[in-house]
Amino acid sequence: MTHPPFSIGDLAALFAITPRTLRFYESKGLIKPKRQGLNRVYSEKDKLCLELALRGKRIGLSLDEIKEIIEMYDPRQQDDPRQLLFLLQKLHIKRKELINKFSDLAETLNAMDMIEARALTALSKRPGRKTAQINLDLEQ
Amino acid sequence: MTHPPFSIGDLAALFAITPRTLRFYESKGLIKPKRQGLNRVYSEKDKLCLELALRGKRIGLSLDEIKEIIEMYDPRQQDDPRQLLFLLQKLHIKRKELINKFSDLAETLNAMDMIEARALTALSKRPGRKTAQINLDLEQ
DNA sequence: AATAAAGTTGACGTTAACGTAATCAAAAAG
DNA sequence: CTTTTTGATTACGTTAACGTCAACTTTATT
Repeated sequence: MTHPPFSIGDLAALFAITPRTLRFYESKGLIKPKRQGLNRVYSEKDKLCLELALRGKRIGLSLDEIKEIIEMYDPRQQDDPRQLLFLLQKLHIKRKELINKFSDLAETLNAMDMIEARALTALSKRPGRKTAQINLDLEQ
Repeated sequence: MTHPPFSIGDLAALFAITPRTLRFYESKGLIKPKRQGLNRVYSEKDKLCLELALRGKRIGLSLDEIKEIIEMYDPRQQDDPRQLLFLLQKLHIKRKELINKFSDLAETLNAMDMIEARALTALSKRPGRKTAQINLDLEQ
C-alpha cells in the first residue's frame, strides 16, 4: 500500500499553507522533497516532517529549533555511538526547555482561570438574570 | 510595606533584558510606567505586567496577544456587564488556543521520548559498557 | 494547436521585535 | 564643580519568516 506522493499544491492545500512556505522550509533544510524533472514531489515522510514543523511553530519554536528536532529523527546517527550520546544530551536540554514551556503555559491558563472567576462573580453580583445569557454566549 | 519603584535599568537587569525592550513594550502598550520628570518609574504592577509579557513570549505569543491578555486584568471592565460578557468570550477563545498549544507540546515531548528510547536501545545493542558513561552525561 | 493552470527560479517587499548609534539632558560620583 | 552614569528621544539597521511580483517552463485542458 504505497502512499501517493503529493505535488506542492496538494500538500500546501492539505495544511492550509502556501507553496512559498514549502519552498522556504526546503531552503531551510526542514523538508527535502524529491524531484520529477523540476517539479517537487513530496513523500509521506516529507508530510510528516511538515507536520512536525507546523506543530513546532504552534508552540513557538523557531525554524532552526524545528530543524534540530527533525534531524533527531535521522536514523543515520544510530551507527555512531558518539552521535547517539550527543543526541541524548541535546534531547535532555530540549526536554527541559519544553517542560519549562509547559509550566509557563500552565501558569498562563491558571491566570486566565482567575480572571474568569473574577468576571463571573462580578457578573453574578449584578442585578437582573444574566446567567442564561452567559451560558448561551459560552456555548460551543 | 510599600514596594520601592524601579528605574528602567533596575527592571531590565532584574529580568535580563535591555532598557530598549522596556521602552518598546511601553510603545506597544504592554507597560505604562509613571514618570518623574522624563524618567520612567516602574511600579510593582508594571513588574507584574512585564512578567506576564515575558512568560507569554516564552510560550510563543505575539506582543499583540500578550497585550490582549494583560488588558483582561484591567478592573475597569468590571463595571460594564457587556464588557464582562465580551471578556468571557475572549477568555473562552484564548483558553482553547492555549489548550491546543498544550497538546502540541505534549505530543512534541512524546515524540522526543520515542527518539530517546530508540537511541538508548541502539546504544545498548552496541558492544562495550557505555551505560555508566551515559548516566554521567545525563546528570544535572 | 492554442490556452489555461500549475510549477520553477530569482529578487525585492513586509512585519514583528527588537539592536544599535547619535545626540542631548539630568543625576550621581569623585 | 567637573566627570561619569544613567536615562530620554529619534532614527536607522537587523533577523526571521514568509508575501508578492516577474519572467519562464511544463502540464493539462479544450
